[in-house]
Amino acid sequence: MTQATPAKVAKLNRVERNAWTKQKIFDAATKIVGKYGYAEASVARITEAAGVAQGTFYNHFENRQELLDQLLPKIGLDMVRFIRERTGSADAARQEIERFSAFFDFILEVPEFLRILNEAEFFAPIGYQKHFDNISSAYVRILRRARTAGTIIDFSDEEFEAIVQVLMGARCYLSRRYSYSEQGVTAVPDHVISAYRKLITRGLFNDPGKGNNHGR
Amino acid sequence: MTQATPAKVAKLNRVERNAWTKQKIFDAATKIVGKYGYAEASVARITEAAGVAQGTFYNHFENRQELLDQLLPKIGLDMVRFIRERTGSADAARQEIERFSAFFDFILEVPEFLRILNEAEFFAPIGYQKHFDNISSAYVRILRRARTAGTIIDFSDEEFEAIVQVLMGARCYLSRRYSYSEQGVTAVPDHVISAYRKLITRGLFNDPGKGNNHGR
Amino acid sequence: MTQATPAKVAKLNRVERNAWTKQKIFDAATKIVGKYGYAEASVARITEAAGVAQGTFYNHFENRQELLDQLLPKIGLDMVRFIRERTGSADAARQEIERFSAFFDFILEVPEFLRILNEAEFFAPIGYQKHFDNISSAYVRILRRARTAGTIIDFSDEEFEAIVQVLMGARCYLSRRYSYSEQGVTAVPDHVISAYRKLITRGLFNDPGKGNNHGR
Amino acid sequence: MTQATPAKVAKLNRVERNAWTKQKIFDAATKIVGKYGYAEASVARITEAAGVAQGTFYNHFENRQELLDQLLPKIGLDMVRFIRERTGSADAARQEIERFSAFFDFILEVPEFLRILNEAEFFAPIGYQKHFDNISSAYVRILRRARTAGTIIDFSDEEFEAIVQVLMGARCYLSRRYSYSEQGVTAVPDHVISAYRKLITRGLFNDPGKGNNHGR
DNA sequence: AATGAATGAGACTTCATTCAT
DNA sequence: GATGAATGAAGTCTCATTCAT
Repeated sequence: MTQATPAKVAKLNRVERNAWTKQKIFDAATKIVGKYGYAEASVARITEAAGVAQGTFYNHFENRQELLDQLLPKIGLDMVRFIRERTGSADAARQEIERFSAFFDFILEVPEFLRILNEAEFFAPIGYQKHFDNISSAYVRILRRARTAGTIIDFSDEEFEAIVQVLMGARCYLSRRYSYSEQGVTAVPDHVISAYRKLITRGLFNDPGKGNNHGR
Repeated sequence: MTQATPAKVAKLNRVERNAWTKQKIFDAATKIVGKYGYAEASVARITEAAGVAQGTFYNHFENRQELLDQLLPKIGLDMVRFIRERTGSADAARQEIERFSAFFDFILEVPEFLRILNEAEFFAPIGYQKHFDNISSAYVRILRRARTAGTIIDFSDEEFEAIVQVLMGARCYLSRRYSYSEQGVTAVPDHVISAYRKLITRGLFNDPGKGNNHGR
Repeated sequence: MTQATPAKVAKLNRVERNAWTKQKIFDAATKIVGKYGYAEASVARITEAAGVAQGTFYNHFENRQELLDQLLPKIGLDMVRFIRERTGSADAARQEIERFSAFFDFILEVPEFLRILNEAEFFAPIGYQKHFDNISSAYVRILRRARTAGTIIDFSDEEFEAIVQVLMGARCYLSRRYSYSEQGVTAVPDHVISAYRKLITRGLFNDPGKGNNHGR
Repeated sequence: MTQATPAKVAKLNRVERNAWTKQKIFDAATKIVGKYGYAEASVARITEAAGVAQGTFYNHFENRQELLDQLLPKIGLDMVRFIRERTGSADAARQEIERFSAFFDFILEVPEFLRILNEAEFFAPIGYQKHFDNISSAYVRILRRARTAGTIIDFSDEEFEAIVQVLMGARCYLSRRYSYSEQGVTAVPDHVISAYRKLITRGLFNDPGKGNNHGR
């Protein structure tokens, strides 16, 4: 996403020019997939948006799929960085809320991300897998650390894995429901955050056979 | 999925014959999308599997998309019925666990469902929306009833809507992760169920500033 | 090569119409390959010449290669029939001359044959193999029969196989040299026939260590 | 095929360097066409094998075709030299057998030759013509000399031309049939040689109306 | 002279949809 | 209503050649 200005381009040497062309294609693809989805991201459309010939595409990528599969992992790293920067050193539960909020902030920042992420499973499965492994392994580590610190108890490693799926599924579905809108991407309402906080700090239901465990 | 026998077919009148042809197409589409996904479900392939000519397709459906968009809502109703039958009258939390388990049982029963559901968002968005609205409104009603009954407290209607997204996202991601396998569909491991139960009954984290609220 | 007249076409039923379309494509391909070679015979060009859409091509042939591979075997059968009709019941040597002459007459009759045959080895290898096997096995049978009849002696079966290659190679090279011309196909000069006759009836060289064995 | 060593290359002056680059391209093309055929010999592939940039190609050859057309004539000269060295001073018939055998020996020595020769007619027609003219004029001279010496009689000049086509066609077809194999090039069986010898020394058929003219 | 990225025409093939029978 | 051949737009990818560096 770092479009050089024409002024800069004139001075580029061959290697830089090459990298710049690849970046142009990459950026064009990001924009198109983000806006219209993978299915609409034909090579013709991407190269036209990038301002290069169709043949040029194949100087930089083996084939269409290769590019598509690079989209999510790359932008996914940006997301991880973004979220990490916004995670403080408070208690584990609050940190998770921060991560959760930061996820939706990132979507606002990079509106293409949503479609690129959501459709990837079916249109860029390799990239999806890569991204997913990145995220979930990091996530499991976080949960384990919390367990060691005593802020999570009574969850096994296997259960953590399942929990991570739940948390990621939650983000996915919530972002679909609340971040999309007719024209672009919108901030997520507060009650989404609060619902999430309540769920992960006390669960949804009263522990049966027991009094109220909330509101204290 | 109600294939009549040839013997029966011979006796059908015009209207029934017509309905039967449409059903054949429908069933073929279900099978193909369930097995190979929407992308592979070309009209040629569907009609071939249904044993009718390509042109016949357009006597029963406006176009390919119309059929695809009908797939999920129809099978979704089957799912709702299936789950309802397996939900007892125990306390609300236990009922939710039963629904959760029944969801995965349904996947085992109707292996096509998984792909039809998961890919629908991108390949059959209208059908997806319809299914989603069906499910989530029913779900919100359930949660409200639980609130009235006192088994859920301190969640607003808006928060319920968000919670429903979380619960559905959880099912989606968990099913992708645990139900798929090389050849067909497998049962979900127990630790997935237990992780889900823990999450919705007590949350993930200790309530900060408070003692341990688990393991009692 | 049996183009129906428009008048006839109007009356065709579906099956005949279908066959006719396939024939149109086939004929167009024959013409194009015969005139410009396999390399120029793109599907676009063939279908344009046939007066059908490109997609129609794939209703009748799996792919481009399949059609190309059918070209030579089909026209090859025409050739065999043509030659057989022109082979009398004289002695074996004269019959071979008749076949040889008839080959060149066939080229005059079906000018496309030459290119279709010559280029097939590289552009339609499967068709080439089929044609080649057809021809050479028939040819070997002829030679064996002549040996049984006593008009050929002292050649083994294996040597026959080699001889067949020589005779076919001779036709190929001679046709290239003498039948082509700027504009179309020409008859082969008499001295080619006579040279061939001399070669196969007495050989090229005097039997060494012996007197003259010719001219008697 | 004369690769200089790196040590030598360092010392080359501009002209020699230039020639060496051209030679590298030439050798690479020979190898590729010999192994995979003209159709696979893209400029990209040739230059990659030669270890030079694509653009470099066009500093040494007008275009792809020009190089392809030079391949056969050059290697053809090697063949002529090779055969000449292996032709003794025995009688004319035996010399022809020697040439015939030497042709197949050359194929063994330079395995690239077979494809370069066989495909040239269609992929390098100019080069093919050049090679062909080289060979056939030399061949006609040989036959004439034999006629002068009395070892060939009763063939006119025009008939010689036709005979040369036959002899070359024989080599071509026989080499295709007997020299190719799955992996590389193989020696030609003895019965091929003997069949050829019989054909050119006594013909194929008994002179009709006469007794047996063989085996004396 | 060498480089190698850029070009763009053109190749094959797929497929939703139409329509005459 | 059923048929299935015909359509043609659109997709991916290849490759000879050019040209600025």
